[in-house]
Amino acid sequence: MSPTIKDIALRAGVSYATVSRALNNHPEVSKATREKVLHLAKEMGYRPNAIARGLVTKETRTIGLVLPDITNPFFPEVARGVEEAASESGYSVFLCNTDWSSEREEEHLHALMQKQVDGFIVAPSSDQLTHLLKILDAGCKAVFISGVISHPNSVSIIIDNVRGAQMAVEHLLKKGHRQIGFVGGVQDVATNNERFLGYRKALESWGIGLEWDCIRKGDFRREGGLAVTKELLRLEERPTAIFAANDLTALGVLQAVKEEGLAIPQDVAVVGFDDIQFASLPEIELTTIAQPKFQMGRLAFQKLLQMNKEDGPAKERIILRPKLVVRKTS
Amino acid sequence: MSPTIKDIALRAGVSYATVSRALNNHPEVSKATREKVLHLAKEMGYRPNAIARGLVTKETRTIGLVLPDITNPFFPEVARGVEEAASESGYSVFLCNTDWSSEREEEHLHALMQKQVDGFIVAPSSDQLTHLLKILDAGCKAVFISGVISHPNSVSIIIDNVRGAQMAVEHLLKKGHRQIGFVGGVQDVATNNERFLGYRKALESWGIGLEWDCIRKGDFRREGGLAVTKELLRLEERPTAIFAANDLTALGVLQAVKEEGLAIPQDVAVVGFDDIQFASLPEIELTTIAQPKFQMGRLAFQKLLQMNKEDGPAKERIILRPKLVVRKTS
DNA sequence: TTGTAGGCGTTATCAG
DNA sequence: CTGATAACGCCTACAA
Repeated sequence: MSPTIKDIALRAGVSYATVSRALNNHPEVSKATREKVLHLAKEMGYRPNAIARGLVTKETRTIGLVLPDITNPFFPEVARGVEEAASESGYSVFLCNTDWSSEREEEHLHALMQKQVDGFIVAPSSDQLTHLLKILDAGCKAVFISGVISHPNSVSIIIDNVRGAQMAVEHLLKKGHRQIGFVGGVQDVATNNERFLGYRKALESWGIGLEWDCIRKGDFRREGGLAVTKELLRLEERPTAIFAANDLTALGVLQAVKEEGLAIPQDVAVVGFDDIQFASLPEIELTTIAQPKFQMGRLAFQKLLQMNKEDGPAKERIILRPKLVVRKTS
Repeated sequence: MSPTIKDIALRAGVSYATVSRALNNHPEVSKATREKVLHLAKEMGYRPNAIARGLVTKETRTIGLVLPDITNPFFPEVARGVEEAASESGYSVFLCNTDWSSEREEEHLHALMQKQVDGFIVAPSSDQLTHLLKILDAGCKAVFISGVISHPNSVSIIIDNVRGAQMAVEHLLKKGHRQIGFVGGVQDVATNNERFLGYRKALESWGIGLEWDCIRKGDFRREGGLAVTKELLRLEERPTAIFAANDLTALGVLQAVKEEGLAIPQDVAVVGFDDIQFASLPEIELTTIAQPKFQMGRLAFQKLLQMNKEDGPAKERIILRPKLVVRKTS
């Protein structure tokens, strides 16, 4: 379809090598021929075949972004960040959804390896990390967003989930709440575990015992938050405040509270985690813990690139500071 | 890193060709050697190099998804659909954001062509279609989501925007509104133009003249809707209802109305377009026009695949039916 | 400054 | 059923 180097060489009356050199701006090529070649290339509509190039250079300028669910508003923002940074550097990014399944995660990783991506950015879908370690051992580079893996071929970019959750719950404690529920996300996911830990620590440091009745697991989606909260609210001693493992869940919580005819924040206060775009809607005004999603995406790509260039192990672990955003639900 | 066919051939004591055949399940290869090869391949951890394969087969099992902004909740759902369908068929998808810029769209298309994608799914960022036609003429296959292009190498999947907008506005008319404002999206985008056309038609068919003062353009985002609506509401004869070109814009409209101290829907009714996930939140309950986003994504991929297989031109144009979802803002 | 030739890892076309 | 061998389009020593 598009002409090849061979075609150009023929028309220009020079060798393959010369054309290739001219095209790649090598210094050892005379002005005259370079211009002739470049001109001809444009005229003939030459488009280098990145596949062929990749085969020889072993660099595809392609990375894989694998995350649980692009439909969760947290992820589009980080995706945006990595995509933007990537395309600025001439990289393209494969998008893969795992639907929180570690099997699908592994399948995607596998497929991407075959496609010879230059690296991975992954938001782990579970605590099942063996397959991730395997690809790192195989020499692949990766940066992990939320989810720590210690391996010289990887860097982790995480928000301090424990600290964030602690801030959230302490905020509620300071408001006078003593009966605070926890509506979690998908089980066995680091994000969820850490946020639970923060919740726990906050309560403990205030000398308040855990009430297991008040602790439930959802699915990181609205539906889960809704269903689980209904149960919580029908307890004998219902919580006066709820900390949700993420904003989507918190939206479900809000809905449940309203559907039970209770007022927010008077009857029950709620705080979420993530600060997704919609948390700030005047109709919602969700109190939450913010993390710099877009920047995390950009940073992730930069780190990946950096690992590939100077292949000394980059700083292994970057911990971002969470920020409490107080709005109207608490 | 990973062994190659050559390596396996050496260890198995057979030729490249035989190994390749065994690996690809060709019939002409004896049970014995097939098993030997397969076993060895597994043992040695063989991973086919898709890049090399692509070079010879001219099929990368890779497609490009280029859309304006993954951060707009309309798009993650369609992205999800295409990604899911794609991975079921062993395809990977490149994600590209154009930020509504036709130049960036062109750049991305260019880059993806070099990467030899098997096809494109694009949600056009403007009415600037020449570069799209160019790639089609160059032999690329593409399916367009919202945005019609007539070309044998493409199929368009669109919702009937005109009809949808008409439904929205007629709904408002039936509710008794006569002063209906339009808050648009990015200019020169088919989606926006068509929705405006529907607005116009509805009014005309009810014998109501257009008031240009009531017609404003936004940016398909909340911010735009907010700013523009503030102006609208300060008009001498402010509209009693507003049709927004998409839901994100509608959210901005809602906010503006509230900030001006007016009640919804009593003082001003509003209806949007898209039915994004958040339109159904109890706090929002936005009346809107729904489109089957996820299914559009899946369908888009299926059509693309189909065009590639049987390369007779597929049905060129698929028009989906919009659906009015009445909630509490009208 | 330019040309020759070999190789990147696969698949595919021939003969045997 | 199996083996050479030639592509695919590009890059890069090495030699001239």
